[in-house]
Amino acid sequence: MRTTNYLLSTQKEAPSDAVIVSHQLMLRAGMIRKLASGLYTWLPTGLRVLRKVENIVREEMERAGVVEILMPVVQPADLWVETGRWDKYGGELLRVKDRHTRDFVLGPTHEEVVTELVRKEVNSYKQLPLNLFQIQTKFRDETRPRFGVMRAREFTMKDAYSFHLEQECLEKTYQNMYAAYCRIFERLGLEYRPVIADTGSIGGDASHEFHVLAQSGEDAIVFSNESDYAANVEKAEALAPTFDRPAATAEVTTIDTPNVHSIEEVCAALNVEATQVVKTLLVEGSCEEGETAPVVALVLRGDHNLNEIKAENIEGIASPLLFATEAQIKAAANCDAGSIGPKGLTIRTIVDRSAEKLADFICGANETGKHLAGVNWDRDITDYEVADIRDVVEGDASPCGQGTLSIARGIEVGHIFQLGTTYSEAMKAAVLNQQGKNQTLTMGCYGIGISRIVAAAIEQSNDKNGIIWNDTLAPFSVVIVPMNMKKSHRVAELAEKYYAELQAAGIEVLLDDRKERPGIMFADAELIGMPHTLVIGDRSIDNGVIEYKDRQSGEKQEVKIDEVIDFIKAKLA
RNA sequence: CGGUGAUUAGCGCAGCUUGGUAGCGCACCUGGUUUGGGACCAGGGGGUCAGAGGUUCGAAUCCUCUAUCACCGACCA
Repeated sequence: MRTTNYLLSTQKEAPSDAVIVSHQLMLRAGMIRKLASGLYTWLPTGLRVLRKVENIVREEMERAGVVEILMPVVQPADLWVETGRWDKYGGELLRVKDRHTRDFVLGPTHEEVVTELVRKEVNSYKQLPLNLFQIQTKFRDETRPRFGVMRAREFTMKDAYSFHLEQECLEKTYQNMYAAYCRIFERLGLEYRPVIADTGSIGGDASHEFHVLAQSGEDAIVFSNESDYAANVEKAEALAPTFDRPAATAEVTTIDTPNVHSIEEVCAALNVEATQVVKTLLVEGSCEEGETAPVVALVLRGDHNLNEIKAENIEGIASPLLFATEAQIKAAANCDAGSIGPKGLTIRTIVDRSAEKLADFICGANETGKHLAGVNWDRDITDYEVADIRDVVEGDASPCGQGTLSIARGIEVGHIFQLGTTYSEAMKAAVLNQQGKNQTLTMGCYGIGISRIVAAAIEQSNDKNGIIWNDTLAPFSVVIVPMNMKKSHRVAELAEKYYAELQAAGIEVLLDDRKERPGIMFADAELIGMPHTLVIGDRSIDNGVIEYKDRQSGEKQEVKIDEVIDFIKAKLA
């Protein structure tokens, strides 16, 4: 490709609303342009990278025995009604009507469509197992699209769905896909971790997420320092402390704490550590439609955070989690939110395992502006349940029983599920088994965020000059930067010669044939992240060499004019 | 969906407090001088100041509403 035929579109400054580095660089390097919130056009440079990711994912899927299909974006509502998701999915599902006012959705995922396909096409256990994938556009009407293509409303995803007669077979395929995902992320050159995940709204039994490690990641993931245990913080169990609760020594006293609301304020006012304070959060309980929701108290140690997923999973608590309104708090505790405590509460009370080990602790008095000290479980509060409802913290014992946990941030780029029969049952997808009887299919599903990977890779590899691509993902492998080729025949001739020879060798090469000053060409090559640059100028031709620059290491070296093509081939090997 | 803030040329911004008919840098076009790290000189094009309404002799500026966008919280590849 010649730059003069290409749409380079680099910019010095990024729009002020781009807050993470990958978003800024994708805009500055001319990879994407925003059309509307969460909707992006892929410019040539971005598309070339996107296709690289796609191709690697496709190759590895095929190697793993998964078969490519392509399903429609627009899906009839009937199928979603059949699985119940027409009602359950909520605002993220974009619903549209056709000219006959029939309901359709823009597919946020394809379980319904693929199950519909398989229940029609597959009739016998002999056709199983079957694993189908597609690489296709998804639409999710996110409440808050952000970070460019990292969380867009329209995005490219690889989704695969497997069908089995038995759970055992599903587990085999699941392991196979797990391994394929590891190969994919290794080939992409990303630093990643598979972690145990919550199954969330898609449902099912077992699940792993694949995270690219990055400071800007939206998820917290935890690892054991002594085993290969790794999990999303949503899912990581906080084990019960192994020690016995100390005996009560203090009497309950009431302390005036005017204008004290948060735990930090309590600690500052009373000069105590957050670990000696208990915080009480009121949330809505679940209820039948039309009934008034009960209120449930969740009690945590002052330095711990509520894990909303764990809370939602407790029987009798509303899912999704809803915090109590001011009026509900007033009714249940007769005070402001800053002064709630478990002593004297008449509502259902669930205490975190760590909070339950405290003695002589401090908590709200259920009277605005007052706290209690010297409070003890069982002596002062008798009716409560104990559960794991907090986020694990750095240094907690690992749930696997080996080592302690540390925490890192990650970008979720892949997610695999064992779905079981959730969808196949709802949609009556069954085959005849060996006994000639109908048997409901068991399913797995496996996603990779293709467009998100592009952003995640940049997030993991950039410097002050721009993106740093590895050879696998780079939009071009080599860029030829001629010095003053409009004036120097020698330079122009050599640049054209290398351009032709590299192309003939099947190497993706960009010839920067613009009438620009060298500084601009260098800056653009670095911004776009070209891994290999050949600088051709009269000065070095006189010495029988041209200059080569490596983006990753920043090193320059001189290469003899006749050896350039072999040199580049060796670099790319 | 809640909270906060923004919207002036393709991008980054100033002007608004104190109303007088729009400006700077980058980018773009023309000519010239330059050419090994984002050049310089001269000239030029481009904005119904997000939209609608109001106040006023006069509104980018003051008031009201609407829209869009972003950021902070709950959902997901």
